[in-house]
Amino acid sequence: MSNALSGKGRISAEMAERVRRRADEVGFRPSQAARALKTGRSGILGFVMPDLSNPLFPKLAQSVEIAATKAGYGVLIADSRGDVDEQTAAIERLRQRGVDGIVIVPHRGTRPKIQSLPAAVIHTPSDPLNTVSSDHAEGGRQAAQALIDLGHRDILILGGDRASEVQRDRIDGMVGVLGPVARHRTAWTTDGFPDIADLVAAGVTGVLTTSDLIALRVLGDAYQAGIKVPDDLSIIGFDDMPLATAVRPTLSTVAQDVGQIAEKAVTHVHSLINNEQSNAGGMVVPMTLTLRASTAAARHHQTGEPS
Amino acid sequence: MSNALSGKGRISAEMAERVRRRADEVGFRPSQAARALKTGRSGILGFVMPDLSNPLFPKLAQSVEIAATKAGYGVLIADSRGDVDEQTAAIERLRQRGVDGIVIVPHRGTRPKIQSLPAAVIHTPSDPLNTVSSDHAEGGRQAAQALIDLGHRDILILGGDRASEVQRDRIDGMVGVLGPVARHRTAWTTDGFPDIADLVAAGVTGVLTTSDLIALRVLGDAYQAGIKVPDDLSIIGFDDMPLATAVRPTLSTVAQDVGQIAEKAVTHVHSLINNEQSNAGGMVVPMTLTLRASTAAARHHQTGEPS
DNA sequence: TTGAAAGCGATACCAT
DNA sequence: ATGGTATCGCTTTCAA
Repeated sequence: MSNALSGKGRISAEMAERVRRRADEVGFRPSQAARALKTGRSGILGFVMPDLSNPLFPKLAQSVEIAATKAGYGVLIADSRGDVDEQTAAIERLRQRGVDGIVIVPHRGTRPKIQSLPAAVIHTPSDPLNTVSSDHAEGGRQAAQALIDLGHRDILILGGDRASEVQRDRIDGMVGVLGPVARHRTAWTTDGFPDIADLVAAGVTGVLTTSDLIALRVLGDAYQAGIKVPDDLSIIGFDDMPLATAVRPTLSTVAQDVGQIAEKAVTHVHSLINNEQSNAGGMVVPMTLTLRASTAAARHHQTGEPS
Repeated sequence: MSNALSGKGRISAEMAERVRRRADEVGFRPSQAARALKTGRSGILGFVMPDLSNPLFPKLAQSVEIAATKAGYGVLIADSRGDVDEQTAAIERLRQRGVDGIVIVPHRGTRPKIQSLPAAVIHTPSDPLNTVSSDHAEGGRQAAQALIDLGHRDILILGGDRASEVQRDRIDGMVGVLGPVARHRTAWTTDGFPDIADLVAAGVTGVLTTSDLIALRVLGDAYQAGIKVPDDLSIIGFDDMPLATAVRPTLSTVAQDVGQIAEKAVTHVHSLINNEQSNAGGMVVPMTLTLRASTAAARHHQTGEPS
């Protein structure tokens, strides 16, 4: 039988070679469909995410695809377009298509029902369902500590969406560091953008955002108000989106190691599929702060007490 | 005979209903694998693109997924990561996985071998293999005409990659409009970024780029050189990336109708799969110019002759 | 070690 | 209109 050419089974080297050559001659293409039917494995993983057009996800999707390909899987994408019902529907569609497992980035504030499908959840350590994710709180701490080290003592924290657990964790990390040593306030862009000029006039010298897109907006507002970055105001973003190095000044940012996250997620699902021990219960991947031109030492360095 | 519930075949309404109810009871899930084996159709489309992390593609991938889902297909992604060999390999992997057809955005300067697989090529009208795409030259014309209408007569065209046919077509469109009526020069960022301050000093009042990312960079350079946008310099980008509305001033840009492109591409592949007449031989989708805050009337409006 | 044959679960055709 | 059954192409088990 020609399947012995697939490596396993007991077969003579000679026979194997003969079969292999003949297969090449005829241009033999094993049918995935038939294999899937017989083995009950499609060799396909689903990747569910809230919104591919959000600049955060493409790199992750790309990494998942790379990791999956390396592990011998194909990747079926399912974009839930920010809609929770669509997320449920997407998972169901993937199941119907017979995926062997899924990698999912849950819609903010959501606990998707996976129902006995091997799955890896990429979210945030504070989510009990989390399989693997960046240490968002630690990332927030790094960003905050960087501003502290540069002498900033009056800082604006700017989040994009209160409902996002990832963003809340980042901000919790920031607040944890700033709390004892610096004045700080938190605002959410869903409540409207705060007036940067006013804040700077009131003494703010640093802005921590939960996204490069928000940081870019702050940069622009500062520019229009005649505030110099980084001289008068330091800004740090998150996720190292492509725009971070395209904008002037280049943006300091805290990046996720999406490659590692994707790798671990795929490995985990793969283990689940094969009923192996999943050594992975809430793996945490460190984030990396990259200081670029949008941050500098605070102009009026306060060496004294926190206010 | 449960398949008669799938709609076709001759069956009594009563029987159909009975089967349907029983199917629900048992929680019947048709096996895609078995169906695929029998019908020779996987119900899956492949989507091959050069680089998902390029901000241009996510929206397109998203649109393709939406269009495919609507047409009853799943989408298997294959990112060729800017590598031509990887592109070939990716297509081959998709074929092995038994996709019914593919939608492909070819790597710049490449004519991928599809080999008897139903396919839609999304590229540019100047590519003879093109199935559907934006009218990039017309987009370039729109951008150029907008600056002309605003009184600009000395314009810098800034491309990102000479090897990209899409970018060349956009620039050809720009040059076609500017040629007779304005002074203009073309530069490529692969040769290094031109010094915006020098150019403005030399009389340039407008910059046309082939990408929002490049436009963002120009905006930043101008800012650092103390050049006011749009007062001293107008800038227009391409593709309406998320950053376009996040930056200040917001970026004027020429957008693709990715939804329509994806829709047509999927429809075309679907027709090919069913051996229907493909009415689509080089469909062209118009682009849309959106004027935002990065463009304004030229300060020194030259009403005279082109130079 | 090799050959033969039984199924995986749908679909479609053919008798009834 | 309905029930029965051969078949898609591969994997796996069993016999030789």
